[in-house]
Amino acid sequence: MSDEQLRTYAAEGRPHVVRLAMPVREYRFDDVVLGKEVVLPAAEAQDFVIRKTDGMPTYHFAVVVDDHEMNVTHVLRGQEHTKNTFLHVALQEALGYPRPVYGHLSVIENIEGGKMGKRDRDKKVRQRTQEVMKSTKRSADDVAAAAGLPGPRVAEWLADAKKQLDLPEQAAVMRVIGLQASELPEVLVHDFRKNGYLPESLLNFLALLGWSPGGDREQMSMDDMVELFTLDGVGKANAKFDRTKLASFNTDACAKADPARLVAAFRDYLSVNPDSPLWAATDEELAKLLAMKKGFRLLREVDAVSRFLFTPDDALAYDPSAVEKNLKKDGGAGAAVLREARDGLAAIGSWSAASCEEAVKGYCEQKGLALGKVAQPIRVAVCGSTVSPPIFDSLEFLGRERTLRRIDRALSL
RNA sequence: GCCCCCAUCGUCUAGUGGCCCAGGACAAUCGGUUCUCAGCCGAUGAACAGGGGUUCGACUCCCCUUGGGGGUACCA
Repeated sequence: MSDEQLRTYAAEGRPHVVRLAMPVREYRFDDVVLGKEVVLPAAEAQDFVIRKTDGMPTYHFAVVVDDHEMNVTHVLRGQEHTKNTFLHVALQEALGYPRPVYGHLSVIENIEGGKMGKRDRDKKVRQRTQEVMKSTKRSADDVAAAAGLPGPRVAEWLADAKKQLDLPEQAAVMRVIGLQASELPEVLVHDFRKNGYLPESLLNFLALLGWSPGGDREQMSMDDMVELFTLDGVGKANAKFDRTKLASFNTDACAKADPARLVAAFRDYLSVNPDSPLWAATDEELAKLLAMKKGFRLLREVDAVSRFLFTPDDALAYDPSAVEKNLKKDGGAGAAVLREARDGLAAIGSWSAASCEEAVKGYCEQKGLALGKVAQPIRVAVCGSTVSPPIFDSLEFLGRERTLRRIDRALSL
C-alpha cells in the first residue's frame, strides 16, 4: 500500500486494525515442561493483529505488556498456547522486553477423556432425561410440556448431543426429571464449593494432575507443595479428572481437620447454600453435627443428613417406604416396639446420648431384641428416614420433648 | 487436510539402562467391624499400546505403526 493510499484511507476514517510486522525468520524457545526447544519455521511466521478495529488490544499484545509490567519471570500455561508463544516472543523482541521462562502444561480432561466443561453438566441432564423417559414411558413432548418449554426445542436437544440447553431451560428440565443440582458434575470452583469440598483438598488433588513430588507422597498442604514443587516433576501427558478420588481426598482432609477449621468450612459451605435450614445453627451446633457425622465425604452430606434436626416437629416429612418397612409391616410390629421404647425414653432421668443408649439397650435386653430392631423404628420416627447420624447422638441433640413429640406423631401415622 | 505434543494398572501416578516377573493412592472384588448411611480394618485381582532396532542388559535410549490430545481467530 502506498503512502498516499494510507493518507487517503486515514482521512476517510476507514476502520482498521494494527498488526505487528513479524520479522520473517525462524523462532524458537525452550519449553521447561517439554524439556526441549520448540521451533516455528520461518515459513509460518505471519503478521498478526495487536489492536482490534474497536481499538482494544488483542490478548497477545496485552499479556506480553502486562506480564512485563508485572515482572513475570515464568509463564506456565496450557499447551493450547504453545503456538501463541512464538507471537509473544516476537512481540517481546520488538518491544525490547526480556523473555520469561516458558512451559506448556498438559490439559485436564473429563473422565471420559473429553474436554472438561459446562457441556458435561448438560450431558448429565440429557442422560438422566432419557433414562426417566424410558422408565416412565414419557415422550420428549411430555417432558417439554411439564417443563414449560417448546416441544421441538427439547426434542432437538435430546437428539443432538451438540445442542445445549441454556441455564433456565436446564433448571426446568431438571425439575421435571427430579435431578438435583448437586448431582451434576462439578466444573467451576463454585460448584465444588457448593457441594462441600474443602479448598485444600481440591488444591491438593488438582496439584497432582500433571505433577508429582516423586515417590509415594500424595497428601500435602499448601506449604508442603510450595516446598516440594519442581518443574521437572511436571508431567507431559494429559490427565483425567476423577471426582471419586477427589472425594476420597476430601474425606481424608475432613477427618484430619481440627474442629474449628471444619466449622469455618461448613459456614462457608452454608454461605453458598442459603436454602439449608442449618443456617439457623450456632457454631457449637455445627461442631456437634460435624462430630456426629464424622467420616463424611462432603459437607453436603452433613447438611443433608442433619436437616431433620432443624425442621419443626410437625413439618417433618416421613419417607413412606421407611414408615411401611419399619413401623407398619407385620401388623405394626415396629410401631409396637416403638411404643414400648418410648416409655423407656420418657422415664429417663437426665437426657443424654449415654442415658438414651442405656434405656434403649436395657429395653432390648429385656425383650431379647437386637439393637437394630429398636433403633430403626426410633430413627424413622424421629428423622423420617432410615438414614441419620448415630441415633443416640441425634436424640440428645433433639432433646426429650421433641423426641417424644416426634415419636407420638409417628405412632399416629 | 496441515503443524505440534503425548503414551506405565479402570483413574492419578512412582520409575531417568540392571534395585522392577514394576511401587503407592483412588476405584473394583471379597471378607470383617457397626443402630442406619458413611467411615474404618484386612485380603485379592489389575499396567510398561504394538513392532523393529541400540545394548551384556531395556518401562527407561532411537525409529515406525497405532491411539489420544492440542493448534490452525480482529477469543482469551
